[in-house]
Amino acid sequence: MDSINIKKLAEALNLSTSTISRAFRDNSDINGATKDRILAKAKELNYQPNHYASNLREQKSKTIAVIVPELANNYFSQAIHGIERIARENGYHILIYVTDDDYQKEVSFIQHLHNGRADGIIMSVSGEANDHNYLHKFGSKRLPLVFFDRIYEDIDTPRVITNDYESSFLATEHLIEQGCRSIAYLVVNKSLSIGKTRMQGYIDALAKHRIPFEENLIVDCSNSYEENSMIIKEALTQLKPDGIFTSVERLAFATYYACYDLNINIPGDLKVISFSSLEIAPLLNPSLTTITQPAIEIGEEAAKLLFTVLDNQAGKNRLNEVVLTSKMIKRNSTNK
Amino acid sequence: MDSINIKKLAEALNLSTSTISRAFRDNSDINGATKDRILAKAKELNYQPNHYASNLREQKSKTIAVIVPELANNYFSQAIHGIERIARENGYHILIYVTDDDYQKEVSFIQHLHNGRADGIIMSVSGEANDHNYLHKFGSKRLPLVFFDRIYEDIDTPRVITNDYESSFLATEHLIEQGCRSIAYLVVNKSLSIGKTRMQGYIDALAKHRIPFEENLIVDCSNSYEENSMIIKEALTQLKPDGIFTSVERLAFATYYACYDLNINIPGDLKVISFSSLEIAPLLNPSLTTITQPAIEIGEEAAKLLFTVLDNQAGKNRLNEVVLTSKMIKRNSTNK
DNA sequence: TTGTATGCGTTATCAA
DNA sequence: TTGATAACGCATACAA
Repeated sequence: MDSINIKKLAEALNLSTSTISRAFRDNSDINGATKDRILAKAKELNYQPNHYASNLREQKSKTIAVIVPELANNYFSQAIHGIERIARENGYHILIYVTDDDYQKEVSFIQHLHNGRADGIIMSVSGEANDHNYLHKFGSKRLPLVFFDRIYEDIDTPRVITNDYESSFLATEHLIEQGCRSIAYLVVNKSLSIGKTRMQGYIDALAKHRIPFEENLIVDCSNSYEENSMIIKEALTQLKPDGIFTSVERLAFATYYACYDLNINIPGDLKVISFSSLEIAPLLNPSLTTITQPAIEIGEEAAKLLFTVLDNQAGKNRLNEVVLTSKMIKRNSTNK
Repeated sequence: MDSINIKKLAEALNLSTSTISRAFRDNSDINGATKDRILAKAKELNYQPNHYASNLREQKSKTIAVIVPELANNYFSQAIHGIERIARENGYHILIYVTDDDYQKEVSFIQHLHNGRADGIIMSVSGEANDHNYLHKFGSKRLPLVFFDRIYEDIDTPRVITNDYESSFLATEHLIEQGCRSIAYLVVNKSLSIGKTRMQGYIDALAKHRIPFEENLIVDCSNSYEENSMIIKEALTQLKPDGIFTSVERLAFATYYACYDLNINIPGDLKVISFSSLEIAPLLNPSLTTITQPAIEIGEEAAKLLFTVLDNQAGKNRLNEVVLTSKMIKRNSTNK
């Protein structure tokens, strides 16, 4: 236990605790010399104001919680990196929670966070989009919340998203231009808003080019690697698509593995494009054409958005939605 | 701010705050019926004990801090995932700090953490291994600390490492067996313990096979992508090695990019092996031979180690070092 | 500019 | 089994 506290420091300096306290707050009136003396002694004795006592007193924690579905994913790692940077610049710390796409964990995390541990939450929601009324039940006491990327549409809270519809449209169109006529769309959870938006871009691009939409080309995948491998292999052999558009990175990987196994040549037999923030997409075999979201920037914007809410509890005129632009980078996996 | 507190709950139930408190602690004597009544009402009113008040009172935070050099790295993402899992199982939360391999940030994080914010620290040290006596100055008040992977050898604290010496030896030997005679070793920071250990395995493997060690085949890289690209290209053109062993994942990527640019064929002209936890190493062009560390397990073990220290402040008989085994997975980048 | 006194929300001690 | 009370370390209103 850190046994040095404000009282001991006060005794050591023959000052009152209030004066010591003032030396550590920026706003208070205090003699410059005394302040220097205090800070010097504090450094010598290795004193720092106890975080929990301050928080209890001030009713805020200078901490924000970040909830993500997974960590071993370039997109979320980068986003967290962006959040961390902005948070640190603002003197905030970040708590990390991983739901593993488990809805129950998400609910549990959010509930526990309402005990003062965090001042705000930045979240990308779990893949299992069931009933999320649990967010409503906090009412006005709900912690400031910012969604990024994967959101619940019916929850009114600031959000950072990307132009998914346009991106999907362009991605699908790109496949069509490269000669694909039977394009499968791989998705993890159709009902999740992000899945729906992305799917709509796909559907509309097909329509524009007068390619009939076929329900069974929408391939619903899971969170299990083994299951996906099976599902994709079956789709490849049964449906024999000539193009695949995957809504998340790991489905592209699974597709690659499946093609290796089935001896399907990419891009000769099958062209592949995917949403992905993988920095080494150019190193894949073949290099992967991607829709790349500005992951770090998304994290940064989400953090900034949260801070504007925190700074302005009145909640007036707040910006409610930031839309960033993804970039399509054409590589060999969609070569003619 | 959450306006429901223990006092209000007590009033609502016509009980004292102590009784309420007891309902939330496992050990205390309390009538089963009252406890149920309290918990029910608490749920109804959405009451949770305030975390900061509890912490202040109990002098612990149920929080551990994790300090890593980078996040956008499969190894650290996976390790954090492991830590998070164990922490959560133990009712702990984790704070994340990223040093970006900046020594100053590392020092600053550690210092600030000694204000009660965390009960313990799990850290993989920054690449800039300068003076780290700063860890000594806390003396007996130093927070429980566990190193993983990248450690300071002169700091006496529990650690989780992998059998780096053996792995490097085997990796080098593998290159030799595949016909390499001029093997470059790419390292980020020679002086860092992990760099030295890994380098020694390389050196000894060369010696065993009577291949003269050449100082200039040790290529010291930096943390900047651009710099590394230059350094590696120069090494490839000047030294013309027929094998490259990289001590960290991103140097392997940089090598791939350099070879693409310079039209060097892997594995024809140059064989490449790397420490890496990249799950999609099989998808690279060519698939990358790796020494794969059990990243998630390392994180889990580090967390467990920290908890044994936390549970046993006496510090007796504590296990001080856990050594896990990496696995070499041969792929096409080292094919004959 | 500095000091005194109080309370933030909780839990442990002690008494009932 | 329950209640009253003090204390955790700090920051603020108010007094000096």
